[in-house]
Amino acid sequence: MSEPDSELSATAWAVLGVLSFPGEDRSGYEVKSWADRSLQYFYWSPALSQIYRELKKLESIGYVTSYTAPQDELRNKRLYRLTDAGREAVSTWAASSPIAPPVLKHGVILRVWLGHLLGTDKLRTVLTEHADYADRMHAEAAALEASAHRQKIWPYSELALRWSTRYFESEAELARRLLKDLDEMDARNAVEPTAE
Amino acid sequence: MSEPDSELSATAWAVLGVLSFPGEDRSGYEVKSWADRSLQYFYWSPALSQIYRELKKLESIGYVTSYTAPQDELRNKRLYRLTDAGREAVSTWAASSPIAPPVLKHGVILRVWLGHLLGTDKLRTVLTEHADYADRMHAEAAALEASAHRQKIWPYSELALRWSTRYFESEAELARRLLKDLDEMDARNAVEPTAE
DNA sequence: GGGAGCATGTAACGGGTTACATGATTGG
DNA sequence: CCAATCATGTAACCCGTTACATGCTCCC
Repeated sequence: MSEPDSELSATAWAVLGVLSFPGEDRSGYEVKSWADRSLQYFYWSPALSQIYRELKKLESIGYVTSYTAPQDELRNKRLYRLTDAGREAVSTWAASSPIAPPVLKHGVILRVWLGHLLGTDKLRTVLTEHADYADRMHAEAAALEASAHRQKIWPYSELALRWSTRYFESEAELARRLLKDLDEMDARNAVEPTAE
Repeated sequence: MSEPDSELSATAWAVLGVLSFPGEDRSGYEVKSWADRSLQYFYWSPALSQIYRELKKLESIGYVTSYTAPQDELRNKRLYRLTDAGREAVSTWAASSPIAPPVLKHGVILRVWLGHLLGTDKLRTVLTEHADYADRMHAEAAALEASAHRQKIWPYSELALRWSTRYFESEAELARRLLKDLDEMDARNAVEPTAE
C-alpha cells in the first residue's frame, strides 16, 4: 500500500464519490454506468479504461478494497468498496479542497465566435440543432430527476439532477436568444447594407 | 511541410481561429491573451506553452507562416499569419466538422452531488461563493461585450461575448435557486425529523 | 528597486483517449 | 442470429499542464 496522496485527480475523487453512495458494492463497470447516469450532466464521464486504472490506484493507496464475486456460473467480477480511510479522504476533499472554477468547452459558441468563417445561415443551423440537443438533454435529466425523486434515496443526487434539468433548459433558451440576435443583426445589415 | 491533417486538436483549431480574425499578425503571446480575453468564457484557454507547440505544428503542415519582427531594439518576436490553406481548412472545419457536445466539468455541482459527505451548511457556503464568482464573471463578460460593441469590428465575437454574459447571469441564478432548494429541503426535514 | 507585462521556449510528467482483445448472457 | 449489455483489462498515443529558464521594458 502506497502512502495516501492528497493530489488525486478529479476523476479519482469522482470514483470515490460514486462508491460513497450507500448501497451495494460496485464493479468498475457499474461505477461507469453510475457516472453516465448522473455525473454526466455536470461533469464529464471518464472512459471505462480510466476508471479501472483509478480503481487500481485507489486500492494501492488503501482508499478502496476489492474482492471477487460470482457474475454468473462461469465468471467472476471484482467489486469495490470504500474503506474508512477512503470515506474520510473523500469527505475531507469535498469539504476542504479549493474548488476549481467550472471548465466549459463549448464547440457551438466557438462556431459563433468564428461566425465570420461560417456565415449566418450555417450558424442558424448549428444553433437550431444545439437548441434541440439541449431540449433532449433537458428531457433526459428531467426523467432521471423524477425517478430519483420517486426513489427518495439520494436527495443530494436529486438536487444535482434538478440543477442539470434547469441548466439544459437555460442552455436551450440561450441558443434561441442567440438566434434572435442573429436575426436582428441581419435586419440591421439589410437596412444599412455593408455601410462602408 | 507535413501533409495537412484533418484530425487536429480543438486547441489547434482555436489557435487558427484567433489568427483568422482580420488585423495584425499575432505572436504566440498575443494569441494567448486573445484567448484569455474572449475564448475563455466559453472555451478553456490552453497553456501558453501548448500554444507555442501548436503554432509550430501548424506551421509544419502549412496552415500558418511566421517571420521575425523587432519587438524592441534588442530582441525579435515571431509573428504568425494564416495561410490560404489555413483559412480554407479552418473554414471547412468550422462549417462541416461534427460539433462535439459541450463538455462541462462543474466542481461545484459535483460537491452538491456529494452533499451527503458535506452537509447543508458547507454546501450553502460553496453555493454562495459560486454565485458570487458567477456574478464577477458576468460583470467581466459584460464589460468586454460593451467594449466589443463600441469597437464594432468583430460582430460575431461580440455575439459570443453576449452569450457568455447571459450564461454567467444564468449560472448565478441557478446557484441561488439551488440555495432555495436546500432551504426547502431543510424545512421539510425539520417538520418530519428523519422519518425512519 | 521591484513587480507586471511582453516574449519564447524546453523538459518532465501525468491524465485521458481510442483501439484492441476476449467472452458470456439476454432479449428481440 | 445478432445486437446490446455486462465485464475486465492492456497498449499506444497525444494532449495539456506545471515548472523551469531567460531577459527586456515600463511604471510606480
